[in-house]
Amino acid sequence: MSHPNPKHAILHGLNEAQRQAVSSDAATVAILAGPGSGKTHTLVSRVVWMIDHVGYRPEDVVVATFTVKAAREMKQRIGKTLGNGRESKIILGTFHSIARRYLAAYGRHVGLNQKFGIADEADSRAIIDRICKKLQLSVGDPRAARAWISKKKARGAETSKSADEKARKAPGLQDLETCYREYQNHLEKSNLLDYDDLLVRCVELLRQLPSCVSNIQTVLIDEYQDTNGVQYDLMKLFAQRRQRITIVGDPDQSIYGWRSAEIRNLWKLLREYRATVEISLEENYRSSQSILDLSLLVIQQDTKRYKKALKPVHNKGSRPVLRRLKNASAEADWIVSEIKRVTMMSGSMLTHDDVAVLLRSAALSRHIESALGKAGIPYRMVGGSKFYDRVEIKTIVNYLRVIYQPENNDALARVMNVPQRGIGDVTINKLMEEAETASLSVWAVLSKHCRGDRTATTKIMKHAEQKISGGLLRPLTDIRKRIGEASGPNGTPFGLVQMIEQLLTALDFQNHLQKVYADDHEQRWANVQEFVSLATDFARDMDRTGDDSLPEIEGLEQTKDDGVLARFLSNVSLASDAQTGDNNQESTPLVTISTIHAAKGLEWPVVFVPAVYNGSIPHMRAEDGDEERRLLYVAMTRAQSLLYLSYPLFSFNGSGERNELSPFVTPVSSSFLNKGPCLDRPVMGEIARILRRKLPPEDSIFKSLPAMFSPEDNLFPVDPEEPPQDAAGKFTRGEGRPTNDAPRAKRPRLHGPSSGPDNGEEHPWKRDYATTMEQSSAFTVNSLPVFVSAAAHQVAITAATTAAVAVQKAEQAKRLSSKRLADQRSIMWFVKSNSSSTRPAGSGRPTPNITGLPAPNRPNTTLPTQIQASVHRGESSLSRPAISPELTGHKLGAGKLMSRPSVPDVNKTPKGKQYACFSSSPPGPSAAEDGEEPPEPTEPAACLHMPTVTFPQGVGGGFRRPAGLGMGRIAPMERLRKPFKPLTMNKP
DNA sequence: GGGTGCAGCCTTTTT
DNA sequence: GGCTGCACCC
Repeated sequence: MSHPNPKHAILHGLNEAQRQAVSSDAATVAILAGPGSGKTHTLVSRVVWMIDHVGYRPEDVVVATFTVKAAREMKQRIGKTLGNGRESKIILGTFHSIARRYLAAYGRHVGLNQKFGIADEADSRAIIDRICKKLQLSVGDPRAARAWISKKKARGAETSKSADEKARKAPGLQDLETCYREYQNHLEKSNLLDYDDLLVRCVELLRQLPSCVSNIQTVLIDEYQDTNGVQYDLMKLFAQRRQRITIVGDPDQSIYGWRSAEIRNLWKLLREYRATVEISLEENYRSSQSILDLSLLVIQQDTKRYKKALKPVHNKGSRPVLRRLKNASAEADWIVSEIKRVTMMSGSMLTHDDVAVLLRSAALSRHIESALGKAGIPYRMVGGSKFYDRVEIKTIVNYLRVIYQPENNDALARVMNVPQRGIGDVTINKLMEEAETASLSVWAVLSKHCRGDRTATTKIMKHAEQKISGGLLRPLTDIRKRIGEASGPNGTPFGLVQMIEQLLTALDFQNHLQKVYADDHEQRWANVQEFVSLATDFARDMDRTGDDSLPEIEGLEQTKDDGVLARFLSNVSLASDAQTGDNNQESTPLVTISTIHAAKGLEWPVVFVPAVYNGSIPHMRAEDGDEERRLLYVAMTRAQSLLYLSYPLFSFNGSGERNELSPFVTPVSSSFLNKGPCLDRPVMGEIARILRRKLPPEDSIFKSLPAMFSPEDNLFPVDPEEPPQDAAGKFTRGEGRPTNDAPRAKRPRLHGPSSGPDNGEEHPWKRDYATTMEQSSAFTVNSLPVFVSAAAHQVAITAATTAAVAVQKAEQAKRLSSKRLADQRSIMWFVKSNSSSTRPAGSGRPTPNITGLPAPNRPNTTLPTQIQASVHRGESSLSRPAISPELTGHKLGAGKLMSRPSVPDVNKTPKGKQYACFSSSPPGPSAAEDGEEPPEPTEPAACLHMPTVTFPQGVGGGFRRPAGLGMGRIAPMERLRKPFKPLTMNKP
């Protein structure tokens, strides 16, 4: 077997599995990467490997991501490793932006007007809105109609029958289809593509003109679990010439189902590319063991899930917190108090930059923003309301769109009366209708009318007409003229920024803002200026890197002159948010507030997940409960060392309705602390180790603590339902501050012990620093010496406990470890046997022909043999039945959901016994030594040769023992010596 | 008839 | 905080 030379620079510092993933010469590689396993790092390294080692030209490599942020980070990191600015030649971006580039360059080959614009969600909704109103369609909510249309487009080539059936049952189908037709019609007339069209039309292009991607050597897809049908088709088409694909993904982090993401795409890939090598990255370099344990307990509630291991590399750390607060504003105040406590007690080892508050929905940020504001803690909000969504910015963008595309009626309609020109909605709508019946654009109707060429049937008042003519038509025409002139040979190009500035002057925009937004016009004008500076950056970057151009392909002509305006506009439409990169120069540390969706792929030392109540997560309107659970899992696994969940007991609005704890948390609530951990020296020490930072000396921390500072999380009652006085009476011995002493009284945990662990594995939990406040009374500013000794004492206790537990666990692990081989499965197997149950109602029934497979290949509960031949080589698993239900929750000391394993051992002992955990990675050189022949490729790869290295044990690994308990304890130092640097937080 | 201003509604997640 | 519906004014 070939073993890449580990001395190759790019492989340095990778663990074994990562190294395999990076250097595999298989044509298709599927990397299953749990949270914090170095996914991005691996993908980045593989790209660099492909270019530097294999020798592909950067411009022949496609890297697709899902978010702009991910694309940006990827580019940056590849650039850092690759050097020479070569990364800018890679075709790298979101699916949408890559599609746009191809359409801009070659779209005319599929009959696309080269000057197309992009309709964002608001545009689409407005169009659908109007159509529904005009035709009196009964589609209910226009949003729903939009979603329906989007889903229809996103499905891609292989229409699954069940989806079709479901769609057919949708109420008002007739009307929906009419709406769809009309909508598409309208887009075409306005020369607009919506987000889905970008992908759909690009698929069309690559099918009809395969030569435009004939140069592509290899395609890499990040966050593969989020691909939808069209994106899958796109991926295949990009790779159509040489069939080399690398995907990275984690089914557990699939949180875009609502955007038609198809987990089954994983299965599709493995089926269509038989020689695919699966590699699992299981070591988690991010989070403390406690955080991983709990996260796994949450995700494992999904019994249909493909089970993966998550092996902690770090020490146990302090237990995550589940806090109940009275209401949302108390919750926000508590978060602020914890942020203060954590930063203070760490002696500024942790700053505001290290803290994130992750929300199910952006609307939840209100209380938190105001609490942070009150406390004077600076923050940034990611996701939610975007910069480009601000009215004043939208107005300018719409003006630019009209300049670019006069036929864009929707954009024109929105600016026609801004600043006020005496034209109201009614008139505007009439103009739209008139334009449509006359087959003219609104722009044409207006300009003809003003010139006197054609009188509009819509009545336009005289003063309005003047304003339209002089304040709208003329200035925009002027700007357009200047753009035209500049592209002539003699003129210097009319820059984007000049264009915007001329526009602002012509509109007297600042004055307009002052008039309309009396109280906050300054802020709004500042936003406009920010917009100008963004445009400046954009223009400069475009000059510098000549971004976006696709490689020349012989015999194919590209359309080259999509000017700076076109690119800027598409950038605005496709960017989830403005890149406020430049004004972020190492300035004040900021707390991050973000939606969970927007936080994917990122990490922070301290993470708060507020509002974990039923209705928020899972969200009231969510259709897929499993996806909501995965969302919580994603949120939890962002945390490196401190994780806080919380929820308000009473909802704020209205009559104090009671919130229930999220059902995802309820079963495991007893595993949480019920208030913030004591942040004493040992706890802080562990945090420092996980983060690889240096903890300031104790006395310097203490010196910086303000007077009256409370070192405990005791400002809010642990049980908000009991008035503090009561609590004092019940739980304290008459001291002034009740909550401070509550834990000492060994008060029962929040949810009682009933749901607790059911066997002797319980004690490691108890031994945590937890709520035991032995040293709490001493932990004040005046009694520093006591604190020190208490801390030292704690260290001793902890060390002893840890050692004892480690031995015990290692033994346990040894006893159980032989089972793993028996039950592991390749993901291929998993997806096949489970695809029937991916639909909530469908479990148990035979799958209704997924994607039209020939019958013999249909998923079945017995293992189809050819899968084994192609991907997975564990013979032993062939003869075994599917994972028995008892095994799936193979977790000791877990909640009720799990039960003890009861399957007999298998005679095979894993080779890598030194890894006393139930996982196979890194499999090491023993991989191919199990005596089985490598599988014959059922489909010759278009290149190279069969992979010489696979992961016979690993291959996704079937069910795995949960990471948390029973892990063989590698001594902490040993763990820390593990290669690979943890990911660092991405600062947008 | 049409434009403007105010009160009360709902608010998932993203390209 | 944004959008719709409604009442009031030009």
